[in-house]
Amino acid sequence: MDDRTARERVLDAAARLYYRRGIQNVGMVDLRAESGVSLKRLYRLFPSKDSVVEQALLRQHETWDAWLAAAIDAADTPRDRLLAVYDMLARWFSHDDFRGCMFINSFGELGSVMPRVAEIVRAHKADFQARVAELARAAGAPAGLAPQLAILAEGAQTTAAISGTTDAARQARQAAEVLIDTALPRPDAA
Amino acid sequence: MDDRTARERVLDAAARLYYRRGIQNVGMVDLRAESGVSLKRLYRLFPSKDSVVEQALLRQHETWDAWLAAAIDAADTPRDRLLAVYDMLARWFSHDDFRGCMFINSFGELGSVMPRVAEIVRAHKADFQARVAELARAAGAPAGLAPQLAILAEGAQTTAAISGTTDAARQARQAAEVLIDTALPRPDAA
DNA sequence: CATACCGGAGAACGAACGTTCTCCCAGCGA
DNA sequence: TCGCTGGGAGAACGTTCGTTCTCCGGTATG
Repeated sequence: MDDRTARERVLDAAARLYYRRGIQNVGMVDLRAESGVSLKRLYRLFPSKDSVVEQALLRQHETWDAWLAAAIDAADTPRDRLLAVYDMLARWFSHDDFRGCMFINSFGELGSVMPRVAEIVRAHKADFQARVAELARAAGAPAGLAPQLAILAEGAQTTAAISGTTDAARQARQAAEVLIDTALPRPDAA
Repeated sequence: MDDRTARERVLDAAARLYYRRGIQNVGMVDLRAESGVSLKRLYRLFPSKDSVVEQALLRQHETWDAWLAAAIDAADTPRDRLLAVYDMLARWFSHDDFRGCMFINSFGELGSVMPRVAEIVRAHKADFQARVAELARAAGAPAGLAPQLAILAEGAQTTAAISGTTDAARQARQAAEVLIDTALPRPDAA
């Protein structure tokens, strides 16, 4: 019924369910139902639930990073590439099933009890910060700007998740414009 | 051994343990051990674990709000009162047991499965935003500034939690200064 | 057509946990 | 001293869940 490999089906189902309900509220039986992969096969593919959690987070990182890269690539100027981050957030927040950042959620739920989860989340956020820093560098901004822009993006994600509105993306973008244009005055500003 | 009421001891223990390990990783037996209140008494004080979770979050909200109010009150000018938020974050982040915002963590863990938790977290964040909005209004800032400053504070909390460093407080404060001084130019600026 | 094997469904097992129950002791009044 | 009451410790109970095991049907091969 599905030409993805069983492994892919399991990891997609895991990412979807873990994101929707929280990791500890999804059992292996739920995973079986959502993926269509039998328990026996599931345990031949992964040694334990912890392993599924780990691989699902790693796969989600790839997916998210690809979204981000695509959004950035679609913009032309260095300034627009920085702002493209917030436009991507705006589109993401408007999805019906948006429930915040899976990595932030997983960190809060399991970061203190599953060191591997904490490690993966840290790496994910470090990657994001590195990407923003690269964009800022390409725009010629001083080093202090990138962490500020990353903080705005993080704050927008949690604010949007909790409030249930998409406003935070627009607000973060407007703040980012001010920070960018202060750090890096545009020659053509009116 | 302790003149707090049993109820207070339970809620303090609950807030401490839930924050440290995540709500679902703390059992009623752990709560008993940490609070010194017997299981029987515990169940006479609270009808269920869900009730303990709810009351502990509400109590934590009071505590956090009092911290914030104290930090704000210690500053003199409207501008410094806005920035006092980030100074409080800096002090908080440097605590050994800092592990992010309990409300954000709880929302990620249980927000989709315990509506009461989602509701309390939303109310907590709405209170924070209202506080910031009040400070911004007192400073004479346009309405758009307050949400931006709140987003910076949220982002600083998750960034500090995940990275394990305190840098985010300083970075958020610097960004806030730029936003404030752009929205509200100081007459006495050099 | 017979047989060996692969994989699925889901029962079984053990641990963890929320909640309740039993047993026991300390204190107190007659 | 004797019984009564209240409360603590922690055993007991039922459920959930991670993980493994059993049974069974389908398929390929001779």
